[in-house]
Amino acid sequence: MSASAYHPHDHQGCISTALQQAATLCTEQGVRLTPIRKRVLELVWQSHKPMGAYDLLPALAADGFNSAPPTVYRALDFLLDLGLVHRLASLNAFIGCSHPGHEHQSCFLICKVCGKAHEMDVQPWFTSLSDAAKTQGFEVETQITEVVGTCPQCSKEKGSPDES
Amino acid sequence: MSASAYHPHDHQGCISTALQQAATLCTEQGVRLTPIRKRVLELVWQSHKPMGAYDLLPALAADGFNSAPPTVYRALDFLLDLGLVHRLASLNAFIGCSHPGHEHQSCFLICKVCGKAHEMDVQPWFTSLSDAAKTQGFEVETQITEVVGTCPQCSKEKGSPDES
DNA sequence: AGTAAACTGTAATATTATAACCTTTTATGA
DNA sequence: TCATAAAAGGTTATAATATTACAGTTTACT
Repeated sequence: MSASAYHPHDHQGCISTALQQAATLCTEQGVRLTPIRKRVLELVWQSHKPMGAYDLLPALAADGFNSAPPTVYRALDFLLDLGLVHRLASLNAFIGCSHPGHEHQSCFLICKVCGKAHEMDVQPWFTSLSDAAKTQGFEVETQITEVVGTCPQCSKEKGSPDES
Repeated sequence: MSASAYHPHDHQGCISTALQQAATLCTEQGVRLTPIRKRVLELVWQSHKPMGAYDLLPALAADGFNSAPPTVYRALDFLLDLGLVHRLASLNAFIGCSHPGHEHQSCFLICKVCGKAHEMDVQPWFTSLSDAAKTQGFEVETQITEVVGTCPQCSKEKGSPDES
């Protein structure tokens, strides 16, 4: 069970877990989770809102790391390759993957009010969509699904009785 | 029945149809399909590959139109609002909508080999995905689905016996 | 014709991402 | 242990995509 972005939870715990999973995965794969990469992963995880690459630069600079676009893009590319983060194409932004370590297609629910994004597991949908594409002769490799709407929290606040 | 991007067809006909549908739609909506907007729509339609905004500028310039980014982005925004074109977030590119005039969520099959994109109707899929999101309390407004893979044509060519 | 709204022109700039080249660090084996 | 190749990081510049701001023009409507 992963924590939902919509409800209060020990997010520090999420981050620790993510970092540990990342370390394990890197060891398995024989690749290096260098300080920059680790810090970028941590920064991405710290926010429930997808982070732009350039949002990460000041934080890296504050930590005394080099802070230029290639630095953060290299780290992000590394993390993307390992499936530790996802890139949201509609936002040009990045977010931690909540269940790394196994192949999956991601689907994100993006709240247009608060900006938070929540990863939803929709493997069956993807399978059926792939099947539909295949009947047209199209071989699916990867799928991008990003859904924009209003998250439960923001729906409540918007529709609450104390407004008007 | 719309023509498939994958098979030879009278694409001039597609373009004419699209322009006529656009004209009708604009009349209905009481908005203006100005020469620039019309030309941008035509240019977008001329390619089965999604076109970047900056790809359109030279063609506009050649036609004697003003050619600066805001010109083409304004036209594209207008066409997007009316649903006459779609924007592919994963490519930062635009493509003509093959069935404008009614609300729909788009799903594009994007061939990584030839770059062509084909709009697929997947309304039932979207409905069930929306329902799934709703069970988590998330109200869906719009959905973006972009699928990357290999189109029928390119699959054939790749797998053809004369290679090797 | 007068007027407001819509549209377009233009210059500047913001945002996102990559290229190219060089230096440093790390892993590996002679 | 030291040579060396591969990987990672530093640095500068620039490419690619998109928007802001403001001025001028055209259009629609009285």
